[in-house]
Amino acid sequence: MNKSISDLIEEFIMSSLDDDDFIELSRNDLAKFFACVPSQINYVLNTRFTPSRGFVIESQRGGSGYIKVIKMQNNNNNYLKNALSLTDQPLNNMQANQLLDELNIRDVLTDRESSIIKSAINTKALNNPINIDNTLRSNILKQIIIELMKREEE
Amino acid sequence: MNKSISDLIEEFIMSSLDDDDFIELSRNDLAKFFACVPSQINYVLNTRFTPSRGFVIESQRGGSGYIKVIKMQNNNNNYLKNALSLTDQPLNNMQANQLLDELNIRDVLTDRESSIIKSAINTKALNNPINIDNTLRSNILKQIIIELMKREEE
DNA sequence: TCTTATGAAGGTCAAAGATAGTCAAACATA
DNA sequence: TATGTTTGACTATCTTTGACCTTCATAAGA
Repeated sequence: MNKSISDLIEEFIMSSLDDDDFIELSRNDLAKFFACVPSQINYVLNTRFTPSRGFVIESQRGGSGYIKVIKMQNNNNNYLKNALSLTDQPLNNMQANQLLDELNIRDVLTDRESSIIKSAINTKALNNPINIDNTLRSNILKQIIIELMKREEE
Repeated sequence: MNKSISDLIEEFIMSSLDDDDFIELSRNDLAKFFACVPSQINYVLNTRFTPSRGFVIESQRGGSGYIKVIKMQNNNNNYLKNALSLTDQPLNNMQANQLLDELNIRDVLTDRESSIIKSAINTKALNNPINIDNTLRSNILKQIIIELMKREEE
């Protein structure tokens, strides 16, 4: 598969996070390193290092500014709670998939379960007027998560 | 017999799949190779590489986009085949639940999986104008069943 | 010491570019 | 004529780029 620059930047940041819970980076330096414009770094952060994937971004502007990418440390049963709160907002397909990947990685969902749910909330399945699409996706996810929480209680 | 361009494209993709379970291709490149318009690739995929023939298509648009043609691993399961054909019609909540119970009884779905899917296609989740509701439910179910057929049985 | 100016970050947003998807009309063939 | 194929205009989605905006540390000046 042909990787885009954004994919490469994502991989770079991801692997920097292998050993640590956070990294600090300089937007300009990273952009220089990948020979792209600085705002592309923001694009990658906004599309790939999202709350639904378990990341938080902190940053500071001005002299000695920085960007900090932080991996959230949830203890196990908070993953569902966190996911539930994310369904209060409309989620696009990518965000929803990220959320499900995260639940899978955290062993809240099996591979099969996360794939099943991804199929259910895919753009292809929810073939509706665009403006209600993302809301519908969140609705469906919310019901699923509530069901999962119910089952965990037992 | 005189082969059409579509037949040739079909053969090309088919033989690429001889050794692998999936291939990734670029619509534009393939169209250039066969000197046809890009949308003819879609025509071939839609008419020849369908779920009922044992294939799934995944794709991504935009920069470094792709089309992935995947051979299903589990498309001979009669319960899944039957379920798939039922999704050609709109299904109300009760009909869908029956279908899922049946798949559960036949060990195609675990308890948890069938509960998850029931939550996803519940009236509460699909909070839409009633007339499109049942169609939406079938659509979602169809995508899920295709996903199940795609995957190796566990 | 306090205030202000300056330069060095990072942020936002919309346009342009790169793919793929849809659909219906035109065409071809059985 | 009915069915399957080819074409292209229009649409949708994801990525890349750049102009313009905001914030902050610190050096310069009062």
